[in-house]
Amino acid sequence: MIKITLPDGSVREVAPGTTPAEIAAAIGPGLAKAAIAARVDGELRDIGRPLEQDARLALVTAKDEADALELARHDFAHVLAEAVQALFPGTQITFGPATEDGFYYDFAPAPERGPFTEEDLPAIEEKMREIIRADKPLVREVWSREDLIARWRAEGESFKAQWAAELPGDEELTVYRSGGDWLDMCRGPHLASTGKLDPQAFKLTRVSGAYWRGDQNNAMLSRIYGTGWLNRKQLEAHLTMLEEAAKRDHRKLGAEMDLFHLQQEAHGSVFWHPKGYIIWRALEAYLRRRLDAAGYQEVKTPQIMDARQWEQSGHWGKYRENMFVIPDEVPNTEDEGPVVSNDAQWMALKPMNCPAHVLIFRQGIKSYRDLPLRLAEMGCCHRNEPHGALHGLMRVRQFTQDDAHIFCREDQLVSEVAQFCDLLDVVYKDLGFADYAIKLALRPDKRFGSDEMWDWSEQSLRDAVAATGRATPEWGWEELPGEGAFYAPKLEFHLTDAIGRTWQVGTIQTDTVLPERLDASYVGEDGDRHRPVMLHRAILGSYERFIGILIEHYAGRFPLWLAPVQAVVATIVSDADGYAQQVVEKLRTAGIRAEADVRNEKINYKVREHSLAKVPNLLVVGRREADEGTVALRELGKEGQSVLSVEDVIARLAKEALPPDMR
RNA sequence: GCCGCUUUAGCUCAGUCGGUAGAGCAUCGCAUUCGUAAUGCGAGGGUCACGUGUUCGAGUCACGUAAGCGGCACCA
Repeated sequence: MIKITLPDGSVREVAPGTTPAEIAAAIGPGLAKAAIAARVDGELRDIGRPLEQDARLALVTAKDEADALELARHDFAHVLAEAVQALFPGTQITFGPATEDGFYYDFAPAPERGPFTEEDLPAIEEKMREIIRADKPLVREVWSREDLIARWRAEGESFKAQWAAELPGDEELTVYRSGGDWLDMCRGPHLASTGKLDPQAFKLTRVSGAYWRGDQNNAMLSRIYGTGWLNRKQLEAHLTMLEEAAKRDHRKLGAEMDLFHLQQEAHGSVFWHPKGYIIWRALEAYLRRRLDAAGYQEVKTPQIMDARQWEQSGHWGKYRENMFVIPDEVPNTEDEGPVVSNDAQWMALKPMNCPAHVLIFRQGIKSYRDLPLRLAEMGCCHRNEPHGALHGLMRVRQFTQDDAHIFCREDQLVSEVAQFCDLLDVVYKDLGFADYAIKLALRPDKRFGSDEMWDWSEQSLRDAVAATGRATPEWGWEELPGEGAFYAPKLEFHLTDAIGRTWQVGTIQTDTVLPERLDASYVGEDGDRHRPVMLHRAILGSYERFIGILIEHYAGRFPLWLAPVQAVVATIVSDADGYAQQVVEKLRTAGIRAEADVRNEKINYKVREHSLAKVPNLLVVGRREADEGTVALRELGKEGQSVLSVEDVIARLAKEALPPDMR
């Protein structure tokens, strides 16, 4: 007999080979029905997998939502694979995991058929429902490697065969059999049968290409994505959330609110319209005040530098494929012949500001007393990004970083990083992001520098965050092995937006490589020359992307200090036009971005239009207000209005419109 | 860069079997002066992304190019 300890501490003695399902049945019929899987000594397992030795056992039900979702999504992926093979013979299966909101499966379609398209999805969904309703048992089997490889080869499953051959030797190879003869190699666990899934709780959402094992040198597979849940209600809630997310898409709002546009003649670069650039300017002015107060000195460096400079910094070798290069010669002005000769010298648009900041540091002799030196730049950078990577404001080819480089002594590093964390905390909270996570990206396999340097850098960053009290799980503190830059570890700051998505924006990273390459040094207390440590850091990342995130976070309803138009004065009758103009003038004098709407339209029309345009304050004036020197204030998102004197409205809006650091 | 889809008026979209393009909103004009989410009437507006081909004839079919969208890869 073996001893099974349940979560309440009670112990049951059962015969070896008893399954968790049988134990659930022994406890009660309710639990037997609700139990979908088991945790055995903490490990999630099939409910039908026999217990062979003493163990702690917890039965998993739908109430254990994270586990239940993970299982259901993984099962949906298998059902998807089975459905696709049933409908499209000759399709090879490869790999299909659960994702954050569902699942996907990568297929190698029969060559004559080609990749799947969205038109295939309804039929596949229908087949999946059929498989679910058939309630096929999912049975775990352990196979020998030889048998498994032979089976995959026999079925023409070359990807599976290759994978089975390459799995580590000590790993137990398991397959799951669905009903009769369909099987997939999988570590599991799975639900007991396909019928445990809700046929109304999934939806296939899209198709795409994906490389086998994520490597672009490998075959392109055809991936089908789905979203999967425990029940129909959850699915519908998720689909509604997706619609909400689509409504706040910055590309859509950017056009609707006339903030910016993109066009193919400058693809990857942004045309900022007056209203969009107001947001930029407000953000930039705010950040500049914060940086000034935090001891940064702002600089401006060249847009174009000679290729030799980029060679020396290492960018020419490591980063050239992402740089825009420019011939350093007078272009041929004749109609015939090439514009540039074959022996042109090259220059390049800067993809980063760091080398230029080192060049400023190197001017004159620096003493240890000059450190830390914090050089900031609203640096406009160009990167020749792959076309497929471009995405609205989020990924562009010309962007402006809120960049800075801190040159300091080794003994100043922890304090500088900690101060940066504090500054960044203030800025994020001011901008409406109370929730963010801090992560430490550790050394990658391919890297520069000694292990001692990496030990020291990683520990310094760790210590600095610990000094601020933020290296805790509540702060989302996490260490990410292998994610660091090739020259240094980095701290990453991930914002959570209003609908729960995360965005990596801020970063700070140590760098001892570039000061070395560009021979930056200072004279120490001892009279010798020393290398400064360089910290690369950004709070917003890029203005373009950060404004994109702000648009989506606020769904276009910006806090007043960032709103492009802060107030519209709308008339009811043309008799009030002159008064409206006066009110607008007073608002503008008080520094409020106000416009008059004296069009010959009904007030209903104006209210609707300015509400849709997300104007935060609508000041309605008719004959009565003009006579009394008042306005009827209607705030966006609120019902009704309040009648106030012009002076009161101005005082109120002027106070509300102050940037957070000036309140 | 790779896979799939898309591209028609400023915007959102319709356009049948290949026969020379249409709606709503927006714009402009006229009327209307109205109290909190669309006043009425009228007018103008198109190289159907671009190129090549098939055809008597192409928005429609084929091929190519570009951009956009969804992913993959990339983001040192």
